[in-house]
Amino acid sequence: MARLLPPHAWRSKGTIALARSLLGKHLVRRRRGGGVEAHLITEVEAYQGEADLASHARRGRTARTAVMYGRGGVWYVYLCYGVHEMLNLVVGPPEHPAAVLIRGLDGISGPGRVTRALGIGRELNGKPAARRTGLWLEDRGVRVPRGRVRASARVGVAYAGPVWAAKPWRFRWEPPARYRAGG
DNA sequence: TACTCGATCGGA
DNA sequence: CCGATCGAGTAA
Repeated sequence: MARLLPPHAWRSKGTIALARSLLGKHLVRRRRGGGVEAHLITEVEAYQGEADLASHARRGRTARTAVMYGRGGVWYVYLCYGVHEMLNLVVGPPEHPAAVLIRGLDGISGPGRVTRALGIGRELNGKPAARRTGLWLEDRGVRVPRGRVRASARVGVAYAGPVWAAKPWRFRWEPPARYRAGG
């Protein structure tokens, strides 16, 4: 039983809760040719507000960050280090720039590897998480107990200064064998 | 227009 | 540890 999670499911307030709730959901990709594959989300990071000095929104609204100021439920994809595409889900109400970086899937560790493995690029930037865009989210009934989620500091954000770099907004979850591919 | 610096990764 | 590789953001 797979329940589609439409864009409006990501428009409530509470960036951290929304980020945590992405763990255990499935990121579903339709490939050219029509094949569909679903990947269990195992690691995310939350970025919230202009005050968060680790967030791209720290410099306010710009051409790149405009998508973060829109409604939740759309993809924010950008190029990092001139090499890797990073996939984020914009969350929250309009005018509140918040996003959740998809850092890891079952069997795929690292945000650059996630996009490479699924064939995701900036053409998806600003597009909604919906079937018609070829990249969407589903709840397939996987339960993630709070106690099984490890929170730690976000990766690669030393530039944000000690206070913001230390925020425990990276969330990891090790899926039990029964939920894993082939398990 | 001229810089600087990345929400990373793979190979020395 | 280091280089790749390029666009956003800033200063001028």
